[in-house]
Amino acid sequence: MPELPEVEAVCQKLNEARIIGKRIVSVRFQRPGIALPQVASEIEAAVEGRIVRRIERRAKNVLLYLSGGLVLRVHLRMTGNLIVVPDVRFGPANARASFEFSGHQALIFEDARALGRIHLHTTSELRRLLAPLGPEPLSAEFTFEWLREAAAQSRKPAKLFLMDQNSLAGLGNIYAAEALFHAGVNPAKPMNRLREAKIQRLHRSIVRVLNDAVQSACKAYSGPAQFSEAEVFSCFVYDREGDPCLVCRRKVRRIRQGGRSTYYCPGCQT
DNA sequence: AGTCACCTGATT
DNA sequence: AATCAGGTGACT
Repeated sequence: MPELPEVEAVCQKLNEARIIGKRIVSVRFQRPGIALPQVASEIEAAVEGRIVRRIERRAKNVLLYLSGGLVLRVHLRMTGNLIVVPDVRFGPANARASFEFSGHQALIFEDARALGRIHLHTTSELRRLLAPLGPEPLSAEFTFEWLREAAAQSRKPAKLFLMDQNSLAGLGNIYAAEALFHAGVNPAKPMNRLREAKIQRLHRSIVRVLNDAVQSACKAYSGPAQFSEAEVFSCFVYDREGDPCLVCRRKVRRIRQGGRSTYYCPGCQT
């Protein structure tokens, strides 16, 4: 379930798996199509023998920096995941690509729907590719002042603005809807018609929702679940069509925006 | 701005 | 059988 918080949790999990400094001895794309428009066999050949230097997230991309100035860019799309397994021969059924270290340990890209993508770039290509992305909402760059300026220049409906990776990077359908709910912003409202006070609330809601969700996602991913239900991120509007708003009891509505479902409370979001 | 295509699995 | 799904890119 990969929006920014889940991708962040995957990256943290990989960093805890201590694969930094290891050499990738063998690469296999069980599903070559996930490299398109690149050629899977060429990625296999180019990556073999390289060392994993660094793992980072940018927007919803997982970036694996390798020795020799190359970077694997993994996009999980809807159902992708990256895991480290002790033995590549016992990987999951959904394995779409495997990066094997010495001793059979491996980094596995698993993806039920196979919509995810893995590409290989030079660092300069990567810079060019990521350049259009908006700021990271959990970085110092994302200030109220920045959001006020960006909002003034966009007539997009608020929900579509939040989901546009080139406006702000990392929000998806769930957390965009949740942030709008907590800010009391109607998802259809054009950004440039929001009052300053709403932009202030929206800015704070985005940061709070994402921070909470990162916390939950990291806990959910880490080991046997010894966390309480209360710690798990729970949605106020997403996937709650027809149910009473947890604040005002009016029925949560579902509308369609940009081909996707948007959930919101008509009482709280004006 | 909207629609479709990419895939598979879960749900109605 | 039909519809839905947390994403994105390529169309119109």
